[in-house]
Amino acid sequence: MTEVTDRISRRQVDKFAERRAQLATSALRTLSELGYARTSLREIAQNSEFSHGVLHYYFRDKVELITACVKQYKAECVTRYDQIVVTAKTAEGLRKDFAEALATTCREDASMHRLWYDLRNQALFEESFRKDVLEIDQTLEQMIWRVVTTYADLAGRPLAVTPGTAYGLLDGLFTQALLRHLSGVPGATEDLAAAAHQTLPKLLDA
Amino acid sequence: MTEVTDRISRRQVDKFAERRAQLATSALRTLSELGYARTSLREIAQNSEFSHGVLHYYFRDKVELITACVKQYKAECVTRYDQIVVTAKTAEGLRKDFAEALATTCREDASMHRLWYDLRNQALFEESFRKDVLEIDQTLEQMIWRVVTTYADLAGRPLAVTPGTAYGLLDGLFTQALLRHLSGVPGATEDLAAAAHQTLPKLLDA
DNA sequence: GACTTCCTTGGACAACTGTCAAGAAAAGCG
DNA sequence: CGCTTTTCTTGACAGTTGTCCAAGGAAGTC
Repeated sequence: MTEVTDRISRRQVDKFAERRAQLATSALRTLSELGYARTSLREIAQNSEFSHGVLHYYFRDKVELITACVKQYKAECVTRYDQIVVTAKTAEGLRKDFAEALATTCREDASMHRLWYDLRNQALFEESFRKDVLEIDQTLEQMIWRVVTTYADLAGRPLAVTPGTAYGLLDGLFTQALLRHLSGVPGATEDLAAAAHQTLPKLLDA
Repeated sequence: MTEVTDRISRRQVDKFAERRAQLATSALRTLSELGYARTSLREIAQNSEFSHGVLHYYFRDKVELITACVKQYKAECVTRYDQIVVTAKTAEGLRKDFAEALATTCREDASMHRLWYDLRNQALFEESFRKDVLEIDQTLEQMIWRVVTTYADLAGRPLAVTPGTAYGLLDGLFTQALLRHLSGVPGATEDLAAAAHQTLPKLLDA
């Protein structure tokens, strides 16, 4: 009996979680297009295949929906550059691949990334976002740290910076490139690749 | 006749501009506290000594008000580190003063800076903000560039990065520190000072 | 088949938004 | 003083927002 009900309730939970994810994906699309400030629940629902009422069946309130979106986005980000790390054979190869991957991300995932920065900024004002944002930020920092440590290993030189510093520096380059790219400044992503390529060895000791 | 009317109209213009500035200052206080997404014109008016209707007497619409706020903020920022540049005698002194000034700014002007980042992010979504934001961003880049070039001069070593890269790197450190500081992470501003202190010489050629 | 539980809809709600206009109040001017 | 212009307040407007709920459909169970 318990087995059956367990199986049932688990199936229900799965379906529930599945629809939550589906709605979150839909919301992410709308959010990345309009930004946090201008996105309403009705707008999210309208861009999905459901009515606006259903959002409150799957999410307690707006904050819980947005938080779910952020968490879902996290999963997408976390492994973005791991392939590069794994396949890297030389320091120079890693440096080149990483710099170009950054530029490609900036070019092709600009909308999702401006949303990430938007939500990270909301955390500066609204305490309710802070926990999740800090968690994602730390995951990104670790992702960068994997790249940087691998680069140092391949180069056979010790690292000269902390994980936080390495992440802050590279994230700053990305932020700037994103603003310029979305503003239509020509060569913004190429400049990002060049700057990242130039910065990576500076994170190492002489 | 023309002289008199000119004087009068100029006085009127001055009074007009003065009140605009006064309202913008009030709005900046509210904006820096609530963030762009949650700030309404009524809230701004309530935190000023005027009624909400007066805002539309001095500003055509919300965008014009916010833009005026941003421009006013710019004037405050632009000369922030110039004193340090002017009084610097040695590279080491400049490096130490600048790193500590960054940390102090992060500690004491956190609210204004989160607003700046908030508005800069809005520019990623709303085209109407882009022009002014890019202008301010460039001004900040130049401010950083004055610091960095002075540092290189005093150190007697050539610079290895572009103005954009230098600004991006340092701005990234600041952004990260701001998030941590506002999230209550202990030592966030001290870490910023250390990271900036460590980063400055890396911008120079060996 | 009846019955229960789950899911979804669409409408209602109060609160809030930016905007505007009519008129009061204040200031400037003859 | 009166008169005009500038400045400000107040209330109204149409639209939007997050939230909630009654109703009915869908799906699953016996």
